[in-house]
Amino acid sequence: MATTNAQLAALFARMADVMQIIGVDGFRVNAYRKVSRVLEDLSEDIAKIGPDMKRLTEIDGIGKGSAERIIEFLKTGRMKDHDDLVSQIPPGLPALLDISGLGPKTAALLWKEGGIESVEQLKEKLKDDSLAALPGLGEKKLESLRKSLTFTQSTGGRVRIGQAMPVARWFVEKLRTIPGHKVKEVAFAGSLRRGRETIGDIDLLVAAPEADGGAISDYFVKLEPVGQVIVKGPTKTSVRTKSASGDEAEGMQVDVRIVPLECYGAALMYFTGSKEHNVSLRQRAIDRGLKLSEWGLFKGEQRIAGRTEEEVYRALGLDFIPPELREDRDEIAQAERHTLPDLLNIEDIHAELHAHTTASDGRWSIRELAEAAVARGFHTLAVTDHSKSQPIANGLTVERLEQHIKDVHEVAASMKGKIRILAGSEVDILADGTLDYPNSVLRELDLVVASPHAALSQDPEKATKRLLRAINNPSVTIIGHATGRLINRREGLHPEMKALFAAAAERGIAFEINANSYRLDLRDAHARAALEAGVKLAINTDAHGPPDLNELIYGVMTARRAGATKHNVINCLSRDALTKWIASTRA
DNA sequence: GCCGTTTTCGGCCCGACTGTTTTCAGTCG
Ligand SMILES: Nc1nc2c(ncn2[C@H]2C[C@H](O)[C@@H](COP(=O)(O)OP(=O)(O)OP(=O)(O)O)O2)c(=O)[nH]1
Ligand SMILES: [Mg+2]
Ligand SMILES: [Mg+2]
Ligand SMILES: [Zn+2]
Repeated sequence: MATTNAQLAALFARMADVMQIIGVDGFRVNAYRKVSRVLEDLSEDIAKIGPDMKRLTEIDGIGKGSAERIIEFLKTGRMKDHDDLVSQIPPGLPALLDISGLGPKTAALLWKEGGIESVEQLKEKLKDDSLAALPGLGEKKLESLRKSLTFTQSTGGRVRIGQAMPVARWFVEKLRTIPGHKVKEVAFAGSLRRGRETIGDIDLLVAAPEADGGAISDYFVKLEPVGQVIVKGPTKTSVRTKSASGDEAEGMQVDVRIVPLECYGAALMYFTGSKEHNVSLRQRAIDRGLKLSEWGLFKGEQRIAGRTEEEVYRALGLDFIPPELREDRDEIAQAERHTLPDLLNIEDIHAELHAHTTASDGRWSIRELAEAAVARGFHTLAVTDHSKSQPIANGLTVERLEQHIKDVHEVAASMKGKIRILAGSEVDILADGTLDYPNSVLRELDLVVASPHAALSQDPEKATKRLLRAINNPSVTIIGHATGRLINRREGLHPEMKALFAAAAERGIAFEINANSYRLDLRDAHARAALEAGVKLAINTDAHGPPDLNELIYGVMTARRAGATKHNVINCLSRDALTKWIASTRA
């Protein structure tokens, strides 16, 4: 079940597509796209906001017109302007826009001049060169469309950041060590650097002498994982990776930009984005009689900044803006007023408060887990295996839990001085909001992380009640992966987050950002709303085995996207402060 | 269509690569 926000976002996006094909003014199209984007990013359920013109138009990018359309949809379940627009073109036509290199102009041409109304019909017509007769279409263009079509089916959407990051790191390493060329810097940029939960493509930036650009592109497209070359030039090359069978990250696009070191900062800003952040910065430059591009910040012909990002931001009268905040929300105004939050760093994390062992479905012993936490430099580890209603996860019965607590204490005693180990539990929040152990048992635990695992397609009202009940359980200290979503796999619950955060703030308990890249739950927008409500965050890896602690970075990036400082995150507390804080949650 | 510490009307980012273009349009980042 898609949320109202998602449905509305899809309607506005579709209207934008149709308008582009029929040739509506691009700025209007952009306005529709922006509405679609803000609806998608909104942390609050638009249905909950309701048909409230004032509140809707307070949302940046939504004006009177869009608000009216949203209200119409909320009231009637339909949107006339959308239906009218869509009826103007064949239903199969917008799908042509998913073909790489085929935009609105070509779609309109193929339809009006070529009689093509769907991807299927396009494929059929591409079997010979008859379309080359159309104005602006030649044989090379047809050939490139044929090539695009071969991967348009196989590559759908966005991949988890945890899938994209290792691929990006591999390419970065390869480019850093090109034999015989003077590569000065290599970095990943784009949504990956901004820490988004899903990644559309991998964007890589290389700093090297201008003369080396061509050779670096040559080298790049010959790398083993590179399949199709989409475009290739001396400063910009795009490829698609081979479809390694069974690999989820198959067929990813990788974009490389190559610029001289003098432009590296400006290019990194450009390539990190977001697009909307870039546009705002460029507009700001114009307002100051300057010009900003990936080649630098210019006053007339003269480059006045470009070597580093700091330099460019400073020349624009701004503090450095961390990549995770570059989404054109309010970060530019904050950078101007010097009020950007001092975001936490991964080094600020000193505790893991949600991890599993072989006692339930983990793949390592208590001791192995503890040693890994020590290696991370943590002062505290909470062992939190599953509770009894999770038989698939080998959840612990009360009897097994009693023994497990003893086992944890034993390891804890033997590792005293190296790390403090808490005997906790990840207690299932049952469908009705009760917890999977009685309170008498919960009280014996050092830490209770309560999280939902089943009944994840409950309707929003039920989900809200369920989680509220868990929040108000006096034994609970952290609500873990609150929605239970799995990225690209399962939507999870859609509770009214605002109500949950208000209750959690009242109780003084924390909401987890589960750092596992399948979960990232709370997601960035929810974590931001939690902070606004005054709720503390926990960042936990939910580690089940050795590699899992490495996903911590994704949780940290998500928290940074929410604007979190180390004072907002309980894993950043000192050992003693954490002890006190946990005690304060258990009245 | 949206928006306003110079504006309620008139702007709305800027550049690389490709193909069919004899001077630039389309698409994409
Ligand atoms: N100035 C400007 N920069 C753009 C534009 N489109 C993209 N960029 C910049 C900002 C983007 O973050 C960066 C990389 O483009 P991508 O299409 O890969 O977007 P991004 O990585 O942000 O998201 P993704 O996860 O790949 O969909 O290039 C644009 O129209 N104008
Ligand atoms: Mg990208
Ligand atoms: Mg890209
Ligand atoms: Zn867990």
